[in-house]
Amino acid sequence: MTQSLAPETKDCSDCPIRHRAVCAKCETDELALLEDIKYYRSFSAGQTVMWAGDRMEFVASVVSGVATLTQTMEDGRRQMVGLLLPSDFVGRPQRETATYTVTAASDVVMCCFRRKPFEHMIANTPHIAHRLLEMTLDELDAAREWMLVLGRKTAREKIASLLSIIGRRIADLSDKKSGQSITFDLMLTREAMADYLGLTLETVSRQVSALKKDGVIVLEGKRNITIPDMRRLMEEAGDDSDGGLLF
Amino acid sequence: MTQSLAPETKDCSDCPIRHRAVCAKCETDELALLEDIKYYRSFSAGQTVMWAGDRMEFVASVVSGVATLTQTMEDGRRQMVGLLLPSDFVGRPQRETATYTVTAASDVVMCCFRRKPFEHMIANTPHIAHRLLEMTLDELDAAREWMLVLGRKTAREKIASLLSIIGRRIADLSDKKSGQSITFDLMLTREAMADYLGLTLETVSRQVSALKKDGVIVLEGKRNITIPDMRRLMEEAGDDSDGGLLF
DNA sequence: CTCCGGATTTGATCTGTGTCAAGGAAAGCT
DNA sequence: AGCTTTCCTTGACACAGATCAAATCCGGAG
Repeated sequence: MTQSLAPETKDCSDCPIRHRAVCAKCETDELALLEDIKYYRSFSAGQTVMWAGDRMEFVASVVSGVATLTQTMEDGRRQMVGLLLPSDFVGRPQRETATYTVTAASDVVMCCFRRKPFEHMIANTPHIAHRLLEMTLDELDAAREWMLVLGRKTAREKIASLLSIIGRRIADLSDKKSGQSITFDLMLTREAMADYLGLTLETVSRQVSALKKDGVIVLEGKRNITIPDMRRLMEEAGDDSDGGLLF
Repeated sequence: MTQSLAPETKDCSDCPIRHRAVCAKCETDELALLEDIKYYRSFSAGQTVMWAGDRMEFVASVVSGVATLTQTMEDGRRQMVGLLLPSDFVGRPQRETATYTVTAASDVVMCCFRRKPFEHMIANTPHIAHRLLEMTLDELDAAREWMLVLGRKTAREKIASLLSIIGRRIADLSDKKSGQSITFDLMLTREAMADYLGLTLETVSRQVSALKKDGVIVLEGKRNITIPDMRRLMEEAGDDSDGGLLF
């Protein structure tokens, strides 16, 4: 998952999507092309980046902050269907209108690419298409993992799963070794967590308290979380503890 | 969604994956390449096509029948994460081992492609990569739609959603107009439906009976379902009734 | 420093779905 | 035809999580 995409690749070291996104193998001329069609936008916490049904003028890559993808039913029931951390990609090439509402959960900076030229670039640059395919397949796997969480896990397991997933992403980004304790600021309200997990905010609050009481997590204030033992958390989440060893 | 991929494209009219899959724009030499690396396999209902963790020797396309993708927790809780109907694609290029267990829900015929040469073909044939990207994005949307079902809908709405999704696929395949009543054989056991919906088989049974009593569906035997009014069913599913009209 | 409003916690109660249990119906086999 | 097996239905009851309600916490504005 953490590939050998040396972030220090010279040609595109300033490109915000270098980690996982389209310009993994940037060459100079492609970078120039990217530079031509890209621009940055900032959003403050709580702001809506794009409404479901809006005409989509750009696709983008998250540079910093956390954004969410949500779907809403007529009567207001909401389900988060994606959590976008730095380096994640937003938007679907070839599609005119947005399918989901994109919201900034914290202050967010995005690197936007005008959609039309971006589509053109995909069509003409095979390795970008491949990279995008790879990323989409990763997202599909994540969505499917989430289906198990939503369909079959208890409230406590759901919370543990969410914290474990975010914890691992953070640990990856900051090169933590497994075994070390991990501390991070959770940039989601209890309500956002509930929307992600298919729970109510009250249940989220109760289960977070329970995990804290049982020493699975340590809370400093409301949002700053320390995971003393990742293995323990993953057991609580109901994940295989044997880190992927298969017979 | 139903694209203008004339199924009668001469060059690949006998290719089982012509509808949505990689050879949408087959040219003669590519077809030859496909012919070289593909073969057919049949599976009988209930048979496991591939276990999670198995080495993946092929990717494939469903020719006929219904297959399922499932994930299982250590204690046996199961969640279906994909329902594969004819023309759907199975397997992830570039990945050595299968992530999910693939099971034949009914008798199934698959068109298999040896993985290595298939990967090679993707690398060398841009439009195949694009087609695969398109298909993967469709699957991602389907998975996200399913997250809303799993996270926020009631048991009754879940059943209605499943029937509506299958009904629409069937209607598409057989060129039914909307407004007509649709009849089809549901090729899933109550248990498989439960695994898909994050319910127990008893709850599925009860809610199917309830929908039948209320005239939303008509049952002939256990499996043969008629949907007299698709609009009504979609209301029951909690979907927007205005077929996607956005201001 | 104090006040205010959103975020969070906690409590009491209700309810939809799970669990356990017992039959029933259809399909295949001898 | 009778038996077995698998799938499905229905009932009674339990419980996890939702709902309703009320404090409490905390950061920012004044």
